[in-house]
Amino acid sequence: MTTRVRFAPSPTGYLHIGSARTALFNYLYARNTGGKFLLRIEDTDLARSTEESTRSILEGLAWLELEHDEEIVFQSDNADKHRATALKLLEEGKAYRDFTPREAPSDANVKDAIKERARANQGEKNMRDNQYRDLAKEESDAKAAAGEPFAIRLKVAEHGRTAFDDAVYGIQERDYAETEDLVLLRSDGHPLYNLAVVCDDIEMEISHVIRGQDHLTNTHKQILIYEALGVTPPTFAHLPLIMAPNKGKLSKRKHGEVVSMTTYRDAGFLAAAFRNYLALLGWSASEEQEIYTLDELIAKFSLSGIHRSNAVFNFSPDDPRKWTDDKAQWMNAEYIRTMPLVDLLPFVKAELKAAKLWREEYDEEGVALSANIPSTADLGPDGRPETVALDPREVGSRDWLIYTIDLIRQRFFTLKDFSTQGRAYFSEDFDFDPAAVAKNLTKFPDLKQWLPELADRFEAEFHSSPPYEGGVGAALSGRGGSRPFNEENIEIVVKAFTEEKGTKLGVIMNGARTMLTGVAVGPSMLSVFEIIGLERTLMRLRSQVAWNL
RNA sequence: GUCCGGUUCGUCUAGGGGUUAGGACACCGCCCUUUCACGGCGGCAACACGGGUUCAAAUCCCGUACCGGAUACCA
Repeated sequence: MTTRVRFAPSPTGYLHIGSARTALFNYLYARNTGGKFLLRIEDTDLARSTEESTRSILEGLAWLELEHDEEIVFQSDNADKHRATALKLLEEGKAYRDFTPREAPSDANVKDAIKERARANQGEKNMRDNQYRDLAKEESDAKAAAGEPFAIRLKVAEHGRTAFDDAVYGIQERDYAETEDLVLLRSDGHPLYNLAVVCDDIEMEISHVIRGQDHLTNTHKQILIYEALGVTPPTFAHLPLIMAPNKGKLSKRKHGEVVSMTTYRDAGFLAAAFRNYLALLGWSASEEQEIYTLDELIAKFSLSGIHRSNAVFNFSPDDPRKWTDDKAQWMNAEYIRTMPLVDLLPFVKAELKAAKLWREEYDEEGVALSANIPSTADLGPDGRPETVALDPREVGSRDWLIYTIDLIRQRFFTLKDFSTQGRAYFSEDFDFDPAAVAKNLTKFPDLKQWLPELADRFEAEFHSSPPYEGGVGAALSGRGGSRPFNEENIEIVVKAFTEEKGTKLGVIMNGARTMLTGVAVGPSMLSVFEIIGLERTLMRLRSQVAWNL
């Protein structure tokens, strides 16, 4: 028998981080067992469901690349079947009409009202004391025929207990006395959640129900429905919940965008990284590995690896650096700097395009951007990916792009960094980080003269022909009299210049870094000079913009 | 209130009768370095509490505390 699982969100908001993890676990289990991963939109409560929300959920799933099998099922489409099922149970005497007038739904604090009511009952309430429970069939039929509104309730037996063996929480038992005669059909004829879920799960031939632990008590109710219907229930696996830092409920109202999947997409997270992070929240393969490819997750996933205790999603709203979970951020950075360049490039391309920093020259006619990357997936002797062996000197070329990305990604955390922190590599229109300017420029007023002078020196050393009189030109390497603007040569020139000025190399280098890139961090400065290229270096060193801020 | 579940470093977790209680993130220090949020090395830091079983308990049992979930004609 093949496994059939489903992810069944109710479309009352975007894809929440907890739901996303539920979807992921269902997906992993389906793929692990060679089964089907189905999607069902639980829009039974039409008043609260929105199309917008359905779209947003689908978007989130698409971003995470959790592709579902078969057609999406909309629960509202099956309302007639649900109704028929309730009527059938009524016919069979397994349910009854409850003519008690419907209570006005308390709008504001439903949750609190319910809790209050439950507390007031002091556990003394007899769940079977409904006056219509044992009403004679004729009388019930007559009242119904007379047009009296009624809800249909399941007739739960007086004595006994429901039991099931949860794949995560083990044997769960509950005395019937704890379960009320649940409503299957509202007095307006509308089917309710528990009925709808059971009917649909049966119809969809679901073999495993993997969902949040908040459904643990619903499961007992649902089992009663399965029993009344004479259908063997599926296997249940309940997941621990994902909590806010204070161990309270994680919600949009309280915590805002951090809980929405699209936030991560928009913040430049890689789906693969976020998936990896999510997989490790409440599940582990009992080993020390942290980074898993999707295939590895699929291969290693098992219900027995799911935890029973809730996990905290850690973040501090008041600290911009920790706006979301540290580990999620680390994982994303780890992916960005170590994943095969071939896989990273399409994402960088999309980011640069969106920021209007993409140049046609980066694309080669009919060749995928990644096509000519040498085996960058191979790890170097230090366990890190090898640096790409391309010629970066033609600034703005395809080779230059790939080389540059590989260099700058080492200090990036999100895809956004390519268009923000790394903006100066791709555009003349970039901002200066005030802190960098203060630390590397204004602190050394001499640089205001020195850096343009350095530009002149570069121009003389690398441009003039014959070589610059009295310069270091003769020491520069190159073939046939050419003096390429490469790391080796740049170092010679900058060192000579520094000695001349009687200052420290760091002062010149850091000043130049800020002038060239607008920021204080980045790869080796010699590489930066090289990938910025001679022309842009001259221009930026001579620019006074940073000094006038 | 009642029912159900949970509790190992700040966080995610490994371990489930004998371990110097392991790893990751975060934090701190040192190294590398012209910078750095890369990298390398190191450090700080945990078995909720009380009983019991046992030669031996973080691990098994009971209780307490705390946390969470559920308790709708919501899903």
